[in-house]
Amino acid sequence: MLVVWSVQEIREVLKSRGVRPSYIRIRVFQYLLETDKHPSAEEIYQELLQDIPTLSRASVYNALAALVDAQVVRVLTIEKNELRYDATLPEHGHFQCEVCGQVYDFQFDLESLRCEGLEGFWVKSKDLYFRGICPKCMKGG
Amino acid sequence: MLVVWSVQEIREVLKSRGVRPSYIRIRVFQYLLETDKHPSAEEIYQELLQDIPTLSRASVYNALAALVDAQVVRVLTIEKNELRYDATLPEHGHFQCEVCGQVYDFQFDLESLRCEGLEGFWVKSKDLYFRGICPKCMKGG
DNA sequence: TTATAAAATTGGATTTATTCTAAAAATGGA
DNA sequence: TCCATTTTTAGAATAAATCCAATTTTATAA
Repeated sequence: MLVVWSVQEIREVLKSRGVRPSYIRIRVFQYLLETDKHPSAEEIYQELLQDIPTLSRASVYNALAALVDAQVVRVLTIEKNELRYDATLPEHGHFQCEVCGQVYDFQFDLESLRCEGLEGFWVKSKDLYFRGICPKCMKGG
Repeated sequence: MLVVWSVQEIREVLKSRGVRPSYIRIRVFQYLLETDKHPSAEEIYQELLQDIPTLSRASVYNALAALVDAQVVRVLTIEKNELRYDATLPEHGHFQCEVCGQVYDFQFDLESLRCEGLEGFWVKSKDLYFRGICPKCMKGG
């Protein structure tokens, strides 16, 4: 499911989007591409810190802001108290388990959704957040 | 569009949901029912403070938690940095304008939405968040 | 390769939404 | 009214995110 990207490919994508491919940005983007965990900034920081001992939280926040700005990473506001990040490109919905907190992807057909009351609105992005209990936690952990 | 509720009706609804109808809870619920602003806790606090000079922020948070628990108020995670609250009952989507920040309701038919990848998941709630620019701001404020 | 200007990173302080805590006040039942 | 329970209060504590000035890195040109 998850596609592995080479550093060179990542550099090219960032450059083509007008983002300078700094080391930190590459590592943050790479980590997001290789995980399906929809991590928070803190989780990304803790993960990369093991490899980059001088890393600071501000750098992670800066890198994420640049990636979101370049529209290669999407911000998820599914959590009450912190933001999560997702580099998966095709549009998809997110389900969060209220027991374990994990966020899962699911597919949906946006075209099939009929809406009323948005006449005259410019809709730039659509997020679908479901919540409930995942199969793992239904079986008791 | 917005239905006006009497204090007595609000008391009955809360009691029927197992929430003791304290003064603060009634006032918070009433305010949410009478506005279409999807306010944050701080906005509710500032609004009610004009009428209840001894009000504290913690009381607003406590009341909101009780109302959400009783499922008469819904939490919106549409904003990056703060939670917003909505007492409108029938299921609907939310659109936030990235210019003025206002949150608008819109109708949609959830039944028509085809999803894949949620087999075995217990879906308890569905939130649809759209973002973009509202007609007012498109015309230049 | 070296010099230079611009951009990115760093660490710590700051801000802000939310939660926690312990005391005071209010509530509902006997 | 009295008592036990719940709610409210004010301020302290927490935690995510931002800001800031100094340092380091990067990209480009000499």
